[in-house]
Amino acid sequence: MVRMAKVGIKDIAAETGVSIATVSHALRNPDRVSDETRRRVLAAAEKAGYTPNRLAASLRTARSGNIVVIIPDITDSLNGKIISGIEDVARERGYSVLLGNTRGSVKREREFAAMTLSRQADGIILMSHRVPFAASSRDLAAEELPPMVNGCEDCGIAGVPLIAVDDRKAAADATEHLLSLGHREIAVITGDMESASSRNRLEGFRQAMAAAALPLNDSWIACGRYLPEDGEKAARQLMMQKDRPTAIFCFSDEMALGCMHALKEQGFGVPDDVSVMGFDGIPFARYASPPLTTIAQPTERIGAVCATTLLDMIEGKPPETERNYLPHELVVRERTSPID
Amino acid sequence: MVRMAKVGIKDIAAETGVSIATVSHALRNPDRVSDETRRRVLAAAEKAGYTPNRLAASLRTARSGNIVVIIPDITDSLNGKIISGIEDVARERGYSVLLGNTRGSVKREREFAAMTLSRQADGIILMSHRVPFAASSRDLAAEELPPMVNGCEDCGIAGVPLIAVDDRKAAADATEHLLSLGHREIAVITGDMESASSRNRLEGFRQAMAAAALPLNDSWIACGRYLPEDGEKAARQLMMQKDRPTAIFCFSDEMALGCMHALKEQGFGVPDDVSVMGFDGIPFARYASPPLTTIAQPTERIGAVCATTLLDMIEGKPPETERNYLPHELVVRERTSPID
DNA sequence: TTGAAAGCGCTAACAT
DNA sequence: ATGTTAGCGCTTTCAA
Repeated sequence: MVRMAKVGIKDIAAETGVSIATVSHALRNPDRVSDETRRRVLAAAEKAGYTPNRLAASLRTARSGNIVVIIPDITDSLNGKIISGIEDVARERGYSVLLGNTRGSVKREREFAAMTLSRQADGIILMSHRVPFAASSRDLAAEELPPMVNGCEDCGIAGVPLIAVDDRKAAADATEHLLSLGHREIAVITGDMESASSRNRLEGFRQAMAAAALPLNDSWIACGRYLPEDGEKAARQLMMQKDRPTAIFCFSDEMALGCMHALKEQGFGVPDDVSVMGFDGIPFARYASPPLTTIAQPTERIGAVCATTLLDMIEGKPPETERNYLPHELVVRERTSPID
Repeated sequence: MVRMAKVGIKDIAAETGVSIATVSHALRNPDRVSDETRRRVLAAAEKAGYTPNRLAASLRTARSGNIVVIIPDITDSLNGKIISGIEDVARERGYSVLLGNTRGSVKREREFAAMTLSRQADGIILMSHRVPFAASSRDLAAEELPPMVNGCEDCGIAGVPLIAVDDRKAAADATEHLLSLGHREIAVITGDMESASSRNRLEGFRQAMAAAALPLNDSWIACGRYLPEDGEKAARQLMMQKDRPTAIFCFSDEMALGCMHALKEQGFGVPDDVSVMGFDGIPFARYASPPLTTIAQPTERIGAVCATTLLDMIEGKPPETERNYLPHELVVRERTSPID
């Protein structure tokens, strides 16, 4: 029954002949009223199409029942999946998700984070490497912060748990895979070097190269922001040089797709002339040609764990770890391009 | 300053030596207090790190300042962009966006729609072809409904404006493009035939074929749900038949990518043996090989118009039209595969 | 098992 | 220009 005319708890109380307190109890503490009363209250509520006003309840209990997800770009395939995972867990536990799409703006990050101050949200899932508060860092004792977890990116505040893959290890695995195919001249296209995730991946790459006793060529390190266009641009820049790499490791699948596109456009065979490797494991990676070999992140799981951890914190249960590394997976899709 | 200790309007009033009413006015009706008072109030608020409790304000004004977006799959590239467009407008106008990811579940559609009943949201952007209320359709006089707009999909209630492309026309344009390349044997992979959008596209296809005096082959109409996997499956099914089409028109880019993938896997040249055409204009379409020709929807714009229309309705301004068709665009990406 | 009553923090008449 | 006051609709002691 769709009824916009507002029927409140008072109406149900009047209808049933009990007090509003009893109605309230019948609805959320069923054991505190007699079976008979509960039955009648529920029947009356049903009949009248009564839906409790959640704003009133929230004001009273000081719990909004909302969490806000602060994320740079909901359009990104990876982020979409993560939010999806968050949403599932949140809904299941009776919370709603407020969307904080920042498009990378610090101002918006802060505006969305401020929703906890205005009591619109009980906690924050932060997928950014920046602290979304204007406070100087020493004001940020963990106890002053609202419940908050970091997803994928680390803003570096003690007490804010991080849920992510082990970027360093994952990038090392990717690099080792390329090495195992015989590649020695490997370029990388990084993400935003402000973020720890990107720095860790680069670190993993460096370690793997060093372990193979291979020199690093600084001109083979290009920088992007995870977008396909960045991959295109970086690819052109890399292949324009005198010395060309035989493989390019992109720190996101989106960049890898852009990279492959640019390479092919310039006449390079992929993977015959250059091998391309991605990172993330977005669904489209499978549909590229050739299908993209990549490091798959457990995206929905990351979202789900973020939500679970945050809701636990909100409900008073502190996280078990501050670093929760979820397993990544090397997905080899082309059986090709060992160098011979 | 991040301060979880709750400082309320009373504290600011006490600090400033005025009444709470004056504080309230200083904050939102600046003209109703003297410059001097306003200055002092703002200074005190700033200093104390005061953020008004929005739940309290919402309860009092009966306005949550939230809208809920009911959408089957936030992971879909098209939907992501649309939400992004919604979010931009909403934020700019001071509203927040609640995410209603339904994964196609009717139950969840209804749960999210019920947020207007519990006053968590002031209105609904519905991207589904189903009415998200349990009421029988004749109970659904528009005045009983919460402010609601339809995005892309039409749930068929009078008074609920639709913001979308003209699916019939768009599909006709796509078909005519294939016809202009010389194709006569054209298959389609549709979306969910429960939805008007998919039915309209099929209708547009039929009309264009009829206008070219070409017969329709029912076995060349495959059904999907807009996902890549559906495109793969349908492609196999289509090409397994004795008579094969020379072109396949997919009602979503995601299906088109899956379709191309399956075709290539089975040894068909794309576009040499079969041309594939998409619908939506998702970014990845550009990076497919060959780049996918498609009908681009103005996705962010659709989202923005949805939000604008809904917020206008919430604020008492009725929509100008019940059918707001935004222009689509034929994006030709391969200069190829005219049949000769 | 039920009810009376006191707010949650704010807004908006209405008075001054 | 500012203050007084009455709620918004609910939850939750505390008493009966």
